[in-house]
Amino acid sequence: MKVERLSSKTEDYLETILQLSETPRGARTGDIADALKVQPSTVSAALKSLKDQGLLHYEPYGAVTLTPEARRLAEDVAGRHVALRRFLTEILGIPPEEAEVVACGMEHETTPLVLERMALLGDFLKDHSQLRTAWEAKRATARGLRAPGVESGLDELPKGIRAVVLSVDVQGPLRKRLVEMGVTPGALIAVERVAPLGDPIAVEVRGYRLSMRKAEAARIRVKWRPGLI
Amino acid sequence: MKVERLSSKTEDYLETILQLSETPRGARTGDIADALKVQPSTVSAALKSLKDQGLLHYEPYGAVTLTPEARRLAEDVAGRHVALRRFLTEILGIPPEEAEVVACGMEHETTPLVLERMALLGDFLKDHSQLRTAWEAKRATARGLRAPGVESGLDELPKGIRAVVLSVDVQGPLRKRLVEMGVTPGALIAVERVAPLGDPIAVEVRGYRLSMRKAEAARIRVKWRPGLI
DNA sequence: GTGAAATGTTTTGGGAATCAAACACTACGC
DNA sequence: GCGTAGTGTTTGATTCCCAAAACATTTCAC
Repeated sequence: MKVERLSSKTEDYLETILQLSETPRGARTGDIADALKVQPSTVSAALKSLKDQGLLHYEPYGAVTLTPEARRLAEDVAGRHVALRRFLTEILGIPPEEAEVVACGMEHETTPLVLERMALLGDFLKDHSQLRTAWEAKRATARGLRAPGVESGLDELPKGIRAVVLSVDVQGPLRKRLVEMGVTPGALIAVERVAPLGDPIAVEVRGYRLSMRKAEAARIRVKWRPGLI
Repeated sequence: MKVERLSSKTEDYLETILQLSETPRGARTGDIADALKVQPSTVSAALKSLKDQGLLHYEPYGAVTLTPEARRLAEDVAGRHVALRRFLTEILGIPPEEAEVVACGMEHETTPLVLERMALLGDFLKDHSQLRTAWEAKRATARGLRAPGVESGLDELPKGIRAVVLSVDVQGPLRKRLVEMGVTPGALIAVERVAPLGDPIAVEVRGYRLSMRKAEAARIRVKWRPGLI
């Protein structure tokens, strides 16, 4: 009936219940509480709410069983979880415990396309074993090298991504024009269009649009920001 | 002072405020509300709470500015966001709009190691351009192929991952032994140990442990489940 | 300057998730 | 059978997030 998106907590409950109902003990309140690290009283309230939403059959002090619809949803969540953890451990080489908690958080935020591509990348690396070995070697040797917060020249900024100007290492008449247009450290900037041959590029800054050569753009250092223009 | 982890909502507010304070308009209540898709009244309340936590300077009807500490935190969130979006678009080939919203959700659930490995994988593919081309080709041709919810033979199940038995296509005395030990459709199963040469493997099911040949394990279909044993 | 339009805030109320503590039920040993 | 230990539920309160509507302030056109 209702197609409303489940809250991430609801997804967690369904996933846990599915998991536990496959054990000999079945899904018991206390076990659910342990698994989700909450108090039994919280689980009790949650079960009542889930029952009201038609997601499970349950009477106080009785057994918990998912409805077919809820089971389908729970299988889906579990599938996302497994696919993510697999990617994190097998491709990125994240230790199992860390991968488990990250997958647990991300499983509510991902999309089918992302999961599909992750699986595809896994297959791809599997098909190119010499490559895979090289990747595993690289991953093993590089430790704590880079932190996020990308900085680059303006010429490397992808189209439509916002960035903040860090510095402008340009001289002569162009510098004057840039400053007049507001291209100064701290200004928000984006690349709007790149000519077919990659040069010149159209840039938007403070509501103005201006055009510059790629070589000039390379002298402008920027730091990438979230948000498209 | 306080080292408490920020809630994901708090992180969202800080990130948005940082972003907006780099525009000529500055960070205004209404703009924050638009960006986060909430009502202005909600933003008003949130700003008061953030001010109480010492994360920003703000007087009613006045301008919002982050404290240096909050700015650092916001930069960090923004960096995670950028790194994730970059991975999603450049490596996985996710369209920008979808990558943006997925990154927005995942940025609160990731860890430094995961981000580092994603960046490293980007570098790696950049260094192997023929490979990268092959990957992009594969990604372009495979559309909507696989959904999550991994099924495989028991022999392909990684050590320590739980799975549910789907079917047992084994005949003869081994079948009898498997059924007696509880290896039947629906049972929860896991691989406990793999001998040095990959054969035989030790399996745990319903609290029992048993050993079988890899070839036999291949006839047992399983569906992967979240959770380590 | 002044008043209407735009913008921002407060008040009020509600839903979701949580916990602690008091209370109810079940199951098992004897 | 019966009582107690273990398990599950209810109650009452808190915190967070959100919205609608009433109210306040600022801004800008004239």
